[in-house]
Amino acid sequence: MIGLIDCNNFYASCERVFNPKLEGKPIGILSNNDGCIIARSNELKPLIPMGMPAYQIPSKIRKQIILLSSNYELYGDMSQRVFDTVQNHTPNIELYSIDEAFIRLDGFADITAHCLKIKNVVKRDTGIPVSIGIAPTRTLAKLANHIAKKQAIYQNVYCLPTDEKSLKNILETFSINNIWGVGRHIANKLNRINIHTAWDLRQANLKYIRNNFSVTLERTVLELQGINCIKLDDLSTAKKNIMISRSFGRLTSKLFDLQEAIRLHASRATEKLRQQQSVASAILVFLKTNRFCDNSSQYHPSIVVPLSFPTDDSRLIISAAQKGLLAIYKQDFLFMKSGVMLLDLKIKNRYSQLDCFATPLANPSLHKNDKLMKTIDTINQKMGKNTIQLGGIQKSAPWQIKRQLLSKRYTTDWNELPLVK
DNA sequence: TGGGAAGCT
DNA sequence: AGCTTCC
Repeated sequence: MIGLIDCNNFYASCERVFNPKLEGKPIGILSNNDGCIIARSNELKPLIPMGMPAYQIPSKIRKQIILLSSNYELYGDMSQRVFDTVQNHTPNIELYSIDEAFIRLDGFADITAHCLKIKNVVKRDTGIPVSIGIAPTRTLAKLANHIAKKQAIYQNVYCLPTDEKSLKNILETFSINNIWGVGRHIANKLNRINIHTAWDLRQANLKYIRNNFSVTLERTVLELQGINCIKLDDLSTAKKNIMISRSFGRLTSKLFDLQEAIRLHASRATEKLRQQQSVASAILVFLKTNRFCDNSSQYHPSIVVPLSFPTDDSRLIISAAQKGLLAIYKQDFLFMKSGVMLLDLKIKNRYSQLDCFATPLANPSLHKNDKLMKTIDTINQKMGKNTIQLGGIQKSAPWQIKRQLLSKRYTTDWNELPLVK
């Protein structure tokens, strides 16, 4: 059996661990730039829909609720604590997202009892409430988790029945909108051919689904039937591309602002590249104007700049990015967002083995570059982001993201530890 | 008026 | 390259 463990209202719960006054209150977490609602406590859910832009919140409601900027340093660290704790009780764990993981539950006599114990230990040791859904496949475990969360009698741990009749009763009341892998568009299309519930979809004709939808949805149907066919990448599998992009806290048309932003994005992307021990063959640079502004002219350029050989050297990648920026920049637009994407990533060592034109016994200057990059990474890891930067000095710029409602980094910064009085 | 990644067509 | 999905 497979369990899906999911943290309840994760971001809101993290904030509550260190600020108990938030307990029982309607709280919401905002996206970057304090833009829109990306997480809600249970108390907020009836008041505000997911994804609502902050400026659209009626002022009457705004007064009764607490909004916070997203604090990813805190959430990332809490996530690690939660899943370290889980791992102590079920070693076989697949991390899926910042607040979810699948666990293998074979070999436990009473699976539900074991999961109740995990739930309690995680709450005791980290302060985070979790729900666990149990079923034969990942898709069904997600479904079971949904029930565990929604129906109070299960106390957040629910094991899906396996006998056909009970299963039918459950799936017949479960809307396809809540099935993992079925989004809004697919759900509408399915409704049109009279498939409304998880049971309907489970009975659907596989060939028909594959021909009229996709192999992905076909897999979902199989998983609903109890046949495992969705595998997850484990954490060690390298990404195929790496993107960094941010909206500006304030629109800008200045080349200098864009150069600084692109430099930081390219730096950060290349750090991630080195972390997964890959090299990039090309970099894409893009700009966007404000797409919500009807009366200003729109311009969404992008360009791919090939690198003369696959590399993970920040200096080469930053300068290629700047070259790309100059090629697409036009001064008479107000830009809203910029970003870079590293493309066609390859495993670093494999590349050097295959490169028959490389100087034998490694070019000493290449080796020196590696050491330089490693040194920069180590210092930045120890002393904090951007302690060493390449070719930039701006500490804070007007275009940087807005985070006016940020809580402290209680667990990752010596200067922001919680005080006990 | 978010950001990052993947797979399919 | 564009669309859809996930969180």
